[in-house]
Formats: sequence, structure tokens, C-alpha cells
Amino acid sequence: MTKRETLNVRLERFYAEARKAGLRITPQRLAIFKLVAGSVSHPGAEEIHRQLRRSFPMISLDTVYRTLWKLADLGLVSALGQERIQLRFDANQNRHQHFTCKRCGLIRDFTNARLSALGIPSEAAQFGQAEDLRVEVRGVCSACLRKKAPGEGKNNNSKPKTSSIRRRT
Amino acid sequence: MTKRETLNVRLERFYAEARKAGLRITPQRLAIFKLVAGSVSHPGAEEIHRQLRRSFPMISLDTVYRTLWKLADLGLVSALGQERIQLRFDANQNRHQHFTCKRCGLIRDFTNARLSALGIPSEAAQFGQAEDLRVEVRGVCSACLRKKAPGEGKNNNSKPKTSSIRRRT
DNA sequence: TCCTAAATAAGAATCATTACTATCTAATAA
DNA sequence: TTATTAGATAGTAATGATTCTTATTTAGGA
Repeated sequence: MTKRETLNVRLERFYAEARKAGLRITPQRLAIFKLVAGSVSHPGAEEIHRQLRRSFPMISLDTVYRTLWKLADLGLVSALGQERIQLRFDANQNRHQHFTCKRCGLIRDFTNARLSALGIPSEAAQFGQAEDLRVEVRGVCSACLRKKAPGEGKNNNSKPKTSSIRRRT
Repeated sequence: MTKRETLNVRLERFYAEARKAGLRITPQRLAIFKLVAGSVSHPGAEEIHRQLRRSFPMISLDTVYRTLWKLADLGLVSALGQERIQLRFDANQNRHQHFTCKRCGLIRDFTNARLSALGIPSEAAQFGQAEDLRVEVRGVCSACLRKKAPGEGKNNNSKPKTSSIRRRT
């Protein structure tokens, strides 16, 4: 699939999901999605904002952020790094893996023999010198599952106000 | 190994590494390391600071951060999340893996069949509901490798002043 | 075309982290 | 034991990414 084809496929999905969710397709949103979908470098919000100023001199950084999170909610993009914003420290220097809760930021260690045995994949060499391999399971911890009001379906849009985590889901 | 034994092993290493590096063992440093080494929850700097105030009412947050990074430099703890601080976005919703440069924050996609085939490990279930598995190779990208002044050994302590990345190594 | 909820721009506010600076102290030498 | 000094600390200001608030604008259906 060429780069152009990839972009088109992604755009189709964008339109379809946006319509399904009743999301307005504004020029800003379209431009933001196009930029992310057409890039291979996983730009951050500032970078996107800088680039979009060419076509939208007045676009605000806030719009970029809001749009990106909205797209993430629709499953059209994902945020790399994680929602948690505080640095966390780990004194376990043996090989192990982490479980991370998307809602509250909880992190717990576990050890899985198969995952611990994984070597650095050869594909990594093309980008530089690889040093280690991190494996992380993301999900929702037991406590957060319990907190969720019973009878709630999908699309939990409650946004915790004060928490060490910055974004939901 | 009991929890207490684990802590003792870690403390031994702490003393050994600190001595080897000529690092002063201050009461604050010892307390900070003990707290991280004895915890299973990967506390953040604020949390550590709050707890340590009981024994060191005057301890500053800055000391906590400096110490944690120092310990990280010695390989006694690792920072979870990543050094990069800006959120990055990814429109590739097919299963894939990332290569991340520790120095400049570069992120690139690649796909490795074996890694893509990995299922959620059963150990994750004890913590809650797992949703996905992320695999990340960390290292130094080609550009950053080239930048490094030739003739440099280990311990590159140059701290980039202005960069999207917050910490070295 | 008109209406209205949703989206935007602008800028203030927040929060984690780092920088700065004036002490302070542990380790070494005298 | 005391003096010396590089390394550490506390306190606080600064920075930078992200989010919030508010007044205004706009997409998209009636």
C-alpha cells in the first residue's frame, strides 16, 4: 500500500467514524487528522500546531489538543507515552513487565517467562542502536472497574477532575 | 524471597553502587531509595516527597527529583513512562511496535510478526481487565549516535538544554 | 436562510518538573 | 580534632506542556 493509499484509507475511516459519532467535521479537525495520518513521525501537539498555522493562522493550541483527544476517543489515533503524566520510579531491575491502568495510573509488576525471554527484534536496527525492550499491558485495574457505576455501557465519558492521570480511556 | 529480603538485596546494591560512583550517602538519599525499593506501587516524586516529610519535614521536592534521577543514572531505579514529556500521536491503528530514542524522543513504527502475535499474558488478569499489549524498543537513534562526539566513552553527561526531551540516557 | 448545540480562539490557570542560589555538610587532609 | 571544599540540600522562582474559562463563531439540520 502506497503512502497515498494509506492516507486515503485512514481518511475514509475518519469520515465514517466522525459521522457515526455525530462529530462535526470542521476544517481544523480534518487538517489535524490529515496531518497525523499522513505523518510517520508521530508529531506532538506543538508540532502539529506549528505546521497547521500555515493554513490556519489563527488556530489555537487548545483546538489541537481537543481534537487529538477527540480522535483518540473515536479510536482514530492513539496517544503514545501514556495518559499518566507524573514520572514513576521502579527499583526492580530484574526483567519484568508492567500492568498499567488507563484510568487511575496504577502500575504493577509481573513476570511472564515468555515475555521476559523476548529478544530485541531485528527490525529495530534500522532506526539506531536498541538497548532494551519494554512490554506493557494496558487496561483497567480492579478498583477502577468496581468504581464504574453499574449499568454503564460503553463510552464512559466521565472525566476525573483531580487525579494523577490526565485523560480518560 | 520475602519482601524484607528483597529490600535488603536492593539496599546492598545501593551501598555498593553508591560507593563505586563516589556518591555521598545522605540520610535523604537513603530514605528515598528505601521508599522506592520497598514499595510495590512505583510512586511518583510527589508521593515520595509527601511520605518523606514525616521523617524529614524540610525535605524539598527538588531533592527528591535530583536523587531519583541520580539513582536512575546508577541503574538503581528506572523511570517509568518515558523521558520525553510531550504527548505524541499515532494514526496507525494496525498492530505494530515502536522504536523510541532515549535522547531525542524520536519514535518510529515497525512491525515484527512474532511481537504482533503475542497475546495478553495470563498474569495480567490479577490486576484487572487487560486491553492491549504494547511493545517498545528503547535505544538511541542513528542521528543521535552520529551527534555524539567521537572518543566519548560511557557516561555522557551532557544535558541538552532545549529539547523536547527532559532527561538524558 | 435560520437556529442552536458544538466548536473555536485567546489567554489565563494549573501542574509537574527543572533551574537558581544561598546555605549546609560529609569526607578528606592537615 | 579542625579546616577545607566539593557535593548536597532547602527554598523558591521559572519553565513548559496541557487544560480550563469565556466570549464568539460555525457546521449542519430544520
